[in-house]
Amino acid sequence: MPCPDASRPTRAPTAPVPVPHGGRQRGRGYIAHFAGARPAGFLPSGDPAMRLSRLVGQRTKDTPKDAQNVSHIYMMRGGYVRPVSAGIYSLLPLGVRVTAKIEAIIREEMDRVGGQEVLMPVVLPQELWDESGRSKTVGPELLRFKDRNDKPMLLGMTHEEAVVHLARSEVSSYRQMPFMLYQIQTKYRDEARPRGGLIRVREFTMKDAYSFHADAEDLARYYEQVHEAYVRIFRRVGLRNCVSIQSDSGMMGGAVSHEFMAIADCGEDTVYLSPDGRYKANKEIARSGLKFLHEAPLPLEKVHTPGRTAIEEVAAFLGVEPSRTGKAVFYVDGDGKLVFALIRGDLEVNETKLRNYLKSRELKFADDGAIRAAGAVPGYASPLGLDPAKVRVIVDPSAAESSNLVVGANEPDYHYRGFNYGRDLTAAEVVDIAVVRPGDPCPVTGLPLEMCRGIEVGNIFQLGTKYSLSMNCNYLDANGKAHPMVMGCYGIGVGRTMAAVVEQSHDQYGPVWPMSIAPYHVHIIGLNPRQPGVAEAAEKLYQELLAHGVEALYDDRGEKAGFSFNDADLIGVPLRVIVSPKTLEAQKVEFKTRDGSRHEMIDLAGAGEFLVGEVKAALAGYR
RNA sequence: CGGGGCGUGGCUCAGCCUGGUUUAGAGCGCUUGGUUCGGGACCAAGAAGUCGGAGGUUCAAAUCCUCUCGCCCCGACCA
Repeated sequence: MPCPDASRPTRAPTAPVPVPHGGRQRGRGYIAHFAGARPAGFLPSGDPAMRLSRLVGQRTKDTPKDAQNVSHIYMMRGGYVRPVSAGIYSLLPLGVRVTAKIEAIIREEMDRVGGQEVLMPVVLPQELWDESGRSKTVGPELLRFKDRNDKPMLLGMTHEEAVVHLARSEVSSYRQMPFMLYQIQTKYRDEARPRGGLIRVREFTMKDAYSFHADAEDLARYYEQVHEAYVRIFRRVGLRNCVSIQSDSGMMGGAVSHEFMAIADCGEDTVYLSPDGRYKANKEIARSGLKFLHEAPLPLEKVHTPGRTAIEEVAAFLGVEPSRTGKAVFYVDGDGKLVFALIRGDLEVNETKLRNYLKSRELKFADDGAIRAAGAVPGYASPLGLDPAKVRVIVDPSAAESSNLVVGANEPDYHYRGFNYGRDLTAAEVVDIAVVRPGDPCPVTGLPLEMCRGIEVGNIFQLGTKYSLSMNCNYLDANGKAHPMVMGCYGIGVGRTMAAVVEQSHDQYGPVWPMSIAPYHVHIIGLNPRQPGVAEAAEKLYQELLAHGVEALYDDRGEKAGFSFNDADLIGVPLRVIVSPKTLEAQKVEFKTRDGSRHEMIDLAGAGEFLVGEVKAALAGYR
């Protein structure tokens, strides 16, 4: 078809056939481009593809200064997202297409394990959170406000209360159990510090699911099914390196929980992995299989250590390794009570472990005044001679099971040699509170643990009856007796998942999308479209792909080759076709994969069919 | 919340230390015309900024001072 206006070859040469609204996919419909006059008040839709000349969302050559990590840089530069405020982003058309595909995969897998999609409000009355008690326990990350009638409201950061509100009024019989409800909804958390681009934001889209069971056994069974669904989801969205690890269930309550971690350097979490994959744990709860030195106990002996307070100084002064000493660390818990922690000198206290053991929300280093008040001497504090009424003593196994340690003497400038737990101190709680170090032996396999960083893209919890008890969410059993429903909850961060995929799949030019969530399947570039035949051939291929349901992005701008190629790299569509005078001369088009694995000339005549086949084959790999 | 950094056209930045040759610049992007045309071309002409905001010092403030707001990074917190 001839170009209608030869002086403006970069305009799309043909108008699409307007298609009325209808047949919209669940969730979101796309509005197609316009390349010509359209009837007033009429938005054509139904075209799954796009001409690049019409696409809103400019690529940029410069890296925005606020972008630090790879995913953030490419999502900004590629025209996927734009910042609005700290930790708050708009999604541009490309970003919407990617997240919509991630959501579609999540829906399929949630439906597959019997989930029923619902949609709960973002704005919730505070009274619901008063019922569960969380309006008191959750801090300022919960955004609260009042409506015009002065009624306290809040923005949902998670929806346990809302879903329980739903469940307790809709379901009352054991015959209706179990069931699972899920939604894909905006969440708001007023983070103290949003960071990492799309990794930690204040407003985000999350799939959150809640299952309800008659008993814990049923929950445990179902939990395994959801775990499998999660493994499928993260494989299907194209995360190559995503592990499920044991995690700290923290303040969510409940016993069993897993986090799904996309391994990436910019991740906020530290993960320990056994090389054979048999042990995987978050740093917050990771254990090590360290062996401790047992010897014949030596007598307790006071030694002069003038001015030596730090472990390194004491050890050097006495000519022993730091691992032959005991380190004293004082904390103050949330109730202001003093806690004394004793750990082997070369190890650190894991405050999350300690906090969990103490069931204390807060834990701070004690200042010298508080230490003295308990009868201890800062710098020379000792497990010996502490007043049990004033301080709670926690001993890590590394200190409890090691023989003949050097510890403080509770007297300025003096330490003890030959401290042995069980002989010199008995009345203490022995609990693992140690930070694991990379290379420490795995508690399961004994192999050296590897440490890496992970992005938490999903988590699953066996919640139990925490919310059903407090919010009175019961069912009647066969005998007409009421029981609290036993709950599980399951989250996935959609935007985080998109960012994590980019972190794991990119090169120096831009993202390399997996076919399953790529914004488009095929990127067609018409080079020198003013030359005879090029625009026509590219347009024909474009229409042919559309007719076969392939989502094609058509670069019809007639930009210089390098410019177009760089844009294509930055967008990251997995398959690329180049139509140019050169290729047409040989009745060919050029085919290239974004990952660089393939690059070949294919016949123009069969190009459409070829590409349809390639897309189908690639998609099949993500089913 | 503690520490650090940064706010100058849509984007990246220079100018600030040492106030006045600055009617506030450059590159990218954008508009118009022309030449180019396979890895971010070139020429010419243009549009676009109350220099984050308020107050102060001064004959004179993007520049110095005070306050304030916003954004980014490290930490704390959170998941």
